[in-house]
Order: sequence, then structure tokens, then C-alpha cells
Amino acid sequence: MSLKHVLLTVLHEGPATGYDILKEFDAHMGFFWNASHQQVYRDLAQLTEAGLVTFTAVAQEHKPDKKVYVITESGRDALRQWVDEPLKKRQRIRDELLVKLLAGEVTGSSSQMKRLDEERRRHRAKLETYYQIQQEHFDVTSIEEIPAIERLAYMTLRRGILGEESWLQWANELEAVIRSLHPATGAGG
Amino acid sequence: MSLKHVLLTVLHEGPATGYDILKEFDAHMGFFWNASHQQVYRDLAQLTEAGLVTFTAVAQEHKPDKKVYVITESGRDALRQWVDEPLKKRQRIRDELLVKLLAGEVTGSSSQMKRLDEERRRHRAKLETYYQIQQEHFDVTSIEEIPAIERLAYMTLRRGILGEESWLQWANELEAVIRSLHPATGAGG
DNA sequence: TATCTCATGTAAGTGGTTACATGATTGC
DNA sequence: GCAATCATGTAACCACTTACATGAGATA
Repeated sequence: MSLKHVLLTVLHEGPATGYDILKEFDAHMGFFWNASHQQVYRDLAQLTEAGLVTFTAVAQEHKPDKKVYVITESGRDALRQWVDEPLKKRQRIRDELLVKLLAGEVTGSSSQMKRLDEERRRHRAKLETYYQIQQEHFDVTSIEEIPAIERLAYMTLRRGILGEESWLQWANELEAVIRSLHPATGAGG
Repeated sequence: MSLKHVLLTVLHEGPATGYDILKEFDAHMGFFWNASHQQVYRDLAQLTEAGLVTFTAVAQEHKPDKKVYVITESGRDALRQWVDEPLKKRQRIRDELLVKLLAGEVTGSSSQMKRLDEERRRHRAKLETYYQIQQEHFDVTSIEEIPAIERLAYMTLRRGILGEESWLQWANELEAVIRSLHPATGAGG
């Protein structure tokens, strides 16, 4: 599993430039994937070398040239083959906040509450933008009202929403625990 | 952020072998970190080279020799320094299931329900073992009953539980959506 | 007889990040 | 004048995986 498969998936739906795809990551794919521009451009170059995509350079006025990529037949084959493979068993779990909290506890450096607040603000902001997208694009009472082709896209958004809600619930529990560890931080007033 | 910091965190709490640490990943650290044995052994070697840890070889009867690692003073310094650094903004989001569902939809290969069921079974099994750990080690009505040093460890478990519960809730929504896309799969009977 | 546990490693490769670089156009 | 948008890249590095390797002792 890698970015290359995601790029093939996007290009299967239609031609796009690297820049387009990066915008998509920001706009409505960020719930399940993200990548830096360097990686996107490099992987597109590598897919081209492997013959899975091709591009046509397009000159523009008042803007730099761009490369519009299209998926090739062998690109489609590779994508289909990958889709039919089973999922990888081991999924990476890497939670930096948890490690730093534990490490902070053992080393004694404890700006834990401050760190939690920062993270919480970030997650709340994310959730807010997800709610907005939901309202703007999927303001319905049943999934039947959403066009079939968009239903899975909607579910990627739901994943983001449920994940953030769950995180924030956990953060509330964590706050109580941190207060219980450092009563001076404000547990009683 | 890398495994090295996690290793330093563990060794800060006491000496351990690479094998010990791997067991811990399996037993009660898997909620927020995991790693292959190759990576653990190699990173321990690199930490040794950097002077952040040292080891003593210990011969055993009827068992292979082992290397018991301890953190050094500069290891503790490095850990403290890292803990006080702010968290990385960009956290990786990589959901293979979602990409394959979307890609399967566009390429037309759709064993989606089967795939969902497999994943669901896996997540349910995980959640079950988490519940068991909770019952065995933290069967309390308030966190105050848990010794202070174990409270953050408990919160790592809670993270795992809430995360899996949230995933399973999403899976239920997803099942309805997949049924709505392929009515023959059994939506009506 | 086969598999699991204990305990460690090397070699080669993939996937991803960080730092550095260019350059016109548009808006405050 | 300063920052942002559009649009692309190179080079060096870090983090992690996969495949291969060893070998005794315990358990089924």
C-alpha cells in the first residue's frame, strides 16, 4: 500500500495534475489520506517511468506550464490487481501524543495539560470543518437521498467525523486523569 | 518522532531486552505503538552507537544469551529534550480499507461486503481483548481507584477501546451504504 | 514430527520527510 | 513591498518492511 495506488485511483476517475491531486487531499480526501507535494510529484514521475500513467504538458497563459496525467491501460490493470489483493494485516499505530504524555510522566516534565489543550483545539477545528462539509454537500436525512456514486465518498467523511468525535470524548476523559495527577493545575477551582 | 523515542521511554522506566520490549508491544502497548523485531533490534543498536543506551550481555542456561539495555544519562537528556518539543503538526492518515473501497467502486471489482466483514471481525476481536484487559487490570468505577502511576497507562487502553468502538459504529453505517449500492447482496432478504 | 518460545541479527528495498530551488501573477 | 496562488522539481535523509538466517529447548 502506498501513495501510488491512491494516485492511480484518483486518475482512474479522470485526468489530473499533481497540483489538482494535492488540492483534493486538502479539500475532501484528507479524511483517509494525505501527502506532501514532493511525494506526489515524485511518485507521478515514477508511475510514468513504469508506464502506468502518461502526461501531456499543457502551456498556460500567465501561469506556469502544467502536466496533465492520465492513467494507461496497464495502470488500470495494476490498480484492479491491487484492489483484489487482501488488506495488509498489520496497520501502523503511532500516537505521538500518548508517547509524549507517558514520557513526560516518567521524566517529570509536565506541560501535559497545555499539550492536551493544543491538540484538542486542533481536533475541534477539524471536526468543525467536517461538519460544514457535511452540511453543504450531504444535508440529508437518509443516505438514499445521496447519489449512489457519492455515497462512499460520504462514508469517508463520516469516518473522519466519527473518528474526531471519539478522539474528543477520549480527550475529556484524559483531562480528568491529568487533573487527578496534578491537583494544583486547577481541579478544585 | 520515531521508535527510538519510544524505546528510550520504556528504558527510562527500567532495564529491558529488545525481546522484552517486543512482548510489551504485544501485551499492553499495542494501543499506541507497534514495531517489528528487526526494527527494535536495529534501533537499539543505533541508540547504543549514539551513546544513549548501553547493554550488558547476560548468559542464560537453556536459553540464548540476551542483552539487557539501560538508558544512559545522555539518553535521559535526549528524551527530556524530545518530550519538551512541540508535537508534529502533520499526522499520517492512511486508511487502506477506504482506498480499496473507493478504488473497487471505480474499477468495478466489488467484493466490498466480504472485505468489510473481514475487517469487522478483526476489529471486534481486538475490542474484545481490550475489554478483557480492562476487566482484569482496571475493574473500577472511578479513576481515583487506579494508582496514579497507572492512570495514563489506563488512558492508552481507553484510547484503544474508544477508537475500536467508533470504528465498529462506522462499519455499521458503511454496511448500510454498501447494501444500498448492491441491493442483490441481501438488503431485501 | 511439527510448531512455538526465546533471542538475536543482516541485507535489500519501499515509503515518506525535510531542506532547498525557481518564477510569474494576483491581491492587500 | 509582502504574502499567497499556481506549478513543478532535486537531493539527502529518515523510518519502516520484507525476506532470509540461526539454534537450542519446550510442548503437542
